[in-house]
Amino acid sequence: MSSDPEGVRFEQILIEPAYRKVAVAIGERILSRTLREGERLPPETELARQFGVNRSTVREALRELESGGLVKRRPGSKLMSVSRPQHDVIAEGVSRALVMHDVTFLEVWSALTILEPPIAEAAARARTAEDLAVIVAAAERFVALNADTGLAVHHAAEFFRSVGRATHNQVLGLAQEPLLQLLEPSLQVMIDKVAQARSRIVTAQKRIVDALEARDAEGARTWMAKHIRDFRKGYEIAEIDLELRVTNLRAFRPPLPLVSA
Amino acid sequence: MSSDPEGVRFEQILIEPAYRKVAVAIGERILSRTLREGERLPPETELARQFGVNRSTVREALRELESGGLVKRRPGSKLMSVSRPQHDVIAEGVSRALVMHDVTFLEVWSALTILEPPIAEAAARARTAEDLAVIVAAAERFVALNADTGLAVHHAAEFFRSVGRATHNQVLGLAQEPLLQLLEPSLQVMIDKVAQARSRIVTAQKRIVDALEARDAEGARTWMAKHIRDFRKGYEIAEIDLELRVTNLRAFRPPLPLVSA
DNA sequence: GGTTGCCGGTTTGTCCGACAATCATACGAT
DNA sequence: ATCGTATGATTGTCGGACAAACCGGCAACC
Repeated sequence: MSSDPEGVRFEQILIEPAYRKVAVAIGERILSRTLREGERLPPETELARQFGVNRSTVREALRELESGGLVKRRPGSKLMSVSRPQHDVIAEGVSRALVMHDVTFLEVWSALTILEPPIAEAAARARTAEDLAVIVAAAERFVALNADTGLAVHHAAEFFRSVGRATHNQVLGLAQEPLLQLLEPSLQVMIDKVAQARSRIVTAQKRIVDALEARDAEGARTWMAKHIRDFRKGYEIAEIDLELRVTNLRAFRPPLPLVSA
Repeated sequence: MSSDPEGVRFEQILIEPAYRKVAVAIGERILSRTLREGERLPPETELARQFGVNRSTVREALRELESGGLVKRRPGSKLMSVSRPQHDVIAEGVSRALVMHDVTFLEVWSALTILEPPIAEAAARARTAEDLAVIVAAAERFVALNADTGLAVHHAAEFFRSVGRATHNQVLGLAQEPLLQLLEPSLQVMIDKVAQARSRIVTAQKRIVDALEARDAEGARTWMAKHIRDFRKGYEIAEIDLELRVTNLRAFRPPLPLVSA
């Protein structure tokens, strides 16, 4: 306030609580691969003993690591084990951040415009036969299941995801994931209001699949671009204000239908 | 294992610990804007009373929200307050995830190839005079400070960030941030080994700035593309294996030099 | 007037100890 | 071999405790 702006300067002294120090210490071990994936952490009491802090403190640190996805509890196990953060979990954090920053549909859509066509292009180059099969399956599921709106949007997004995976570039896959998460709720509204939406999506997907199959990078890019542009048209027809804030993110998704291991 | 695959199916019963329920409950309030940005949370004892759980449980929930950036402690305050997640914090989570997934330099570089040119293009269209000034300042800082390698890479990244902000699309800004974080350590090595790297960066930045000033979207895009391609050349000259895993992410960045409030 | 010192009430950070429920494992019964 | 049971380990949650830090105000002081 009234301190002399020309006076002596001190660096801000940063005081970190113990739970954070513990979290950092364990986190560094994980990032540096001293603790390897799947390896099990010692029990909380043991950690508390080693760090010389109370178990409660260790627990707070574990919650922090847990929500960063660096450790998780394997189903049906008590001990925490080191894990690679799942993409959808990380992306959910990004989505929440974007929601809190009042991101609009227009921003999401425009980011998709930028991101998806090159992804399709890269996928056309890098896809394996297996990737293609997955993509085709996703497209077919959309055709088969688009009666139920909820499932329809899920599989429309799944189509994008499968294309993203086909690039074999994890950075791209992870970058697109929050966009898809934010797209879904609005897509649901749109697809319900616009009669021809489903069929347009089906054709676009078909064209993209054809291009990917032929390894036609240029074609994949342009058709993906069309596909995305179509979404915008759909929004306009459905009279969804593109300047509206994205919202309605389901805070915690119900676990996906999963074949028991 | 030995269960009949054709047998009766039950959905996985999900059992959530109390600390997670509390975190979700508070998180929903924040996401839905019932609790507004900057608003202060009740003290832990009060939260414990309201939720009917122990204070320790509340604390674990708070750690979870805290590491998601949804709440934070305002400097020099004890009570937690609702906050919009800072981009760099979120991006750090993404970076960690990518490191854990063994992302290679090639993947990072190739994602930059895809992302940055359209960002420059969008920036040329959307930039304000103010944005331009910030970008110019960033470029100038790189010229002035590139003797110190650490500062040089920081300001090279800062240049990208300022261009990203000029798009006025937060999604893009947040998408590029993890890439920049992962780029920095490797860039540091490269810039030290390649004599002409600094000057090439300077010229590329200058061209990009010129294009942005002239609102030349096409020029901004192509020069940004060149800029990124240059990085790859630099990597090759420095004999950095592009298939190498990205690593060496500084786990927790030292707080940026900050003018005391 | 502005700075400093002090005081009481609040709130967090950390600790300790405790207990029920669940999981892992081994062992014994069918 | 499958099942049931006993035993020990570990987590989730609880209650209570205390020092340190923060807040606001008020008195003292230069």
